[in-house]
Amino acid sequence: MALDRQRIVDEAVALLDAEGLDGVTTRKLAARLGVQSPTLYWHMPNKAALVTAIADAILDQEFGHLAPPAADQAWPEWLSGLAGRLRRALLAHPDGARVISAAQLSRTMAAISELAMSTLVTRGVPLRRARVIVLTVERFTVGHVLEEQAPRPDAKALEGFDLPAFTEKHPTMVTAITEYFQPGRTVDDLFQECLEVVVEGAAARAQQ
Amino acid sequence: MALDRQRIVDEAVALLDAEGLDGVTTRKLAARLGVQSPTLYWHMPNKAALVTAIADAILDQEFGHLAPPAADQAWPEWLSGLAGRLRRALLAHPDGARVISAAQLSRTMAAISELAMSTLVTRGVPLRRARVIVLTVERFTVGHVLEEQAPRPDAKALEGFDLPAFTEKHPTMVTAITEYFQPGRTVDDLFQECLEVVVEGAAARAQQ
DNA sequence: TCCGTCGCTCTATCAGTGATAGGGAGAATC
DNA sequence: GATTCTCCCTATCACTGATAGAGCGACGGA
Repeated sequence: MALDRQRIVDEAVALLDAEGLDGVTTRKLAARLGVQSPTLYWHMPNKAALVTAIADAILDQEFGHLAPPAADQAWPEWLSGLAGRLRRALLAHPDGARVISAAQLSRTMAAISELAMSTLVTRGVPLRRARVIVLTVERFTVGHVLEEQAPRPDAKALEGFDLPAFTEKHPTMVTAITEYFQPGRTVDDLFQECLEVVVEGAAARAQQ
Repeated sequence: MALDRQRIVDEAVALLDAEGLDGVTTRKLAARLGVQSPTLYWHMPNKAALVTAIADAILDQEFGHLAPPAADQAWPEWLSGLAGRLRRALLAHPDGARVISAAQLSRTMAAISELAMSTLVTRGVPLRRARVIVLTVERFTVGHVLEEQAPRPDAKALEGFDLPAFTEKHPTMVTAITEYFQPGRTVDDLFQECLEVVVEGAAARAQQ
């Protein structure tokens, strides 16, 4: 099969899924494609461009169909759904949030921003406000998923970690965390509650 | 001068300032310290631990003095100030946000979270809500600064970028950006406006 | 039909990276 | 005085992104 940009990106996403972002090296990717690594540089200027392409591929999987809200749907609700889809897109691959934040000029991300801002403007939100709101939601979402996907501290980082002492110094945090994850409650709920905070603020300040 | 952990971290921060996170390599750091690179591994388990130490150092510079709000200060205002200080801490060094998000188990970050959550609880916010609010503010702030510090796309990423076509496909975005940065308005204002969205939502949902 | 160009892949190689093994000098301890 | 412990060294490993430059086959023009 001929090697082209599309095949490279597809295989890069598969490699990302298998080994995470740090596992995506030009050599491993080339091996999967049955090719030597310098060959990739004929199709890609450098690795940063590859990462950006991966980012776009990841977003496209979730946002291939990108549409404004139905006429009867309020924009805060729609925007909340959009953020949820963004999160889902990032969580669908290991290090998805790192990939997005390392990407330079993702076309799909730009398309999402454009749609979101123009939708808000259509619904009567002033342009400046619309931009502030969309940026806030996007950056919160990426920041949140980045934390969700942060690797568990390795053994060496944990040596010298004293849980009882930590609990004593951070009683509120520890209590809050243990309280939060009761049976039936998931990380999705945490995101949703945080997102509601942002969107509520967005709705409240939409007209200023 | 004897080599100890403190000197290593101080020099690592200086190296970060000079060359950014990608410039912080064990060899360059060792050279600055007048030592060979394997020596560092006697003082540090691995590079991840070094990055975490850098993160703590960065935060400590801004949050050495960490205090609850004055009795007459409303918590949303105080929390907003805290987020502003967090942003300032991250912006004070190149790739500050990347450093923080790469850090595993930052002590100072934990201290900030603990203080913020307990402060909200003291002011009558239910524990669960307090955690949601603090996480939201923190993650938004890191996500925001991450974007602020993202490197300008390099020449190779820009080749093939067609500004007129981009403007045509993303009229709202382009208009909003150009409108936003009028004389006298800075990136600080953008952050502040975004932050107000988050904090407004936090205040609104504090009692639920 | 020959020939040159062009598209794509190759080998060889570079400088640099985090990390480990194991040696050795000097100080501290017994 | 012998031994242990601290701390730093040299040598080396496997691996990374990237470039130079050769080669091979297909395709277009003569």
